[in-house]
Amino acid sequence: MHSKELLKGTLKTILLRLLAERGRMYGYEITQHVSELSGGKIVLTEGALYPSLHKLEAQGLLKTEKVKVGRRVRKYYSLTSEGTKTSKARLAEFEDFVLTMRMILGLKTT
Amino acid sequence: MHSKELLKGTLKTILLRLLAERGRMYGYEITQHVSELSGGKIVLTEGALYPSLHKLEAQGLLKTEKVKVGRRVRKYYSLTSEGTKTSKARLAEFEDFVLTMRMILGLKTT
DNA sequence: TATAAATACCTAATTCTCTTATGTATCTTG
DNA sequence: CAAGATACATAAGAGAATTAGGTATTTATA
Repeated sequence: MHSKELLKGTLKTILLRLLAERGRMYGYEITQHVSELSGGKIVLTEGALYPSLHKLEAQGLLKTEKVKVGRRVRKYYSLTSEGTKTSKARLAEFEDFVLTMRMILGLKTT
Repeated sequence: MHSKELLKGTLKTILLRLLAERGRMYGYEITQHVSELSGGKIVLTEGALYPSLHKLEAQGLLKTEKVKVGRRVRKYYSLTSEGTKTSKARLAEFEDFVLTMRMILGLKTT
């Protein structure tokens, strides 16, 4: 088991960045993709994921598109132009955060 | 302003690591030191710091020592042997967390 | 072919961590 | 001597995640 504590606050950064890279994704797809990329280390829970997606949409950072697949409806999310900006900003913040943490923890910056 | 969101969950890692490096420290000293090391980017609030220190102590990871300075009493914190173990584990977790995040965010691992 | 597992969405109650707001008291400096 | 720094502490509230629950369709399997 790895620190789930450290993951707190990273969700929006992850969502914005994934959508920046992959164009459009739907909720379930995101959970699967993150699980694969992290080798099962990060498993997004739906109780965190969906409210977070909804919030980003409400903030105008994401837009949605419903696609019928058989009788089921998938909800695809993609970045708005504002979302693209925020995605970049969040990524930069993450980099800065890591550098600052390494400084405090006394680790090499390399 | 930088993402305070990302800092969530990092406090205990910071505390354990600082004490591992510096032997013993008291609360106020920790806030000052973190502020300096981070160039003011991370400012620990007392409302987070003290409860966290108390909790780590209650968990047996820290031990305390009261030192009179003039008429005031400083409370120095240092690691127990259990705390030393946990400190190392937390540091490793942080490194792992960063690697995993870089993977998900599609960043170079270098 | 029934049923379990996977796909796909969602929300509510609770928990955890931190922020904000106070409170107390001593020491130093202008 | 007052303001700011030093030094501790807790309580109320906010914010983000976990846990737990719900609905429904599709696919795999026993």
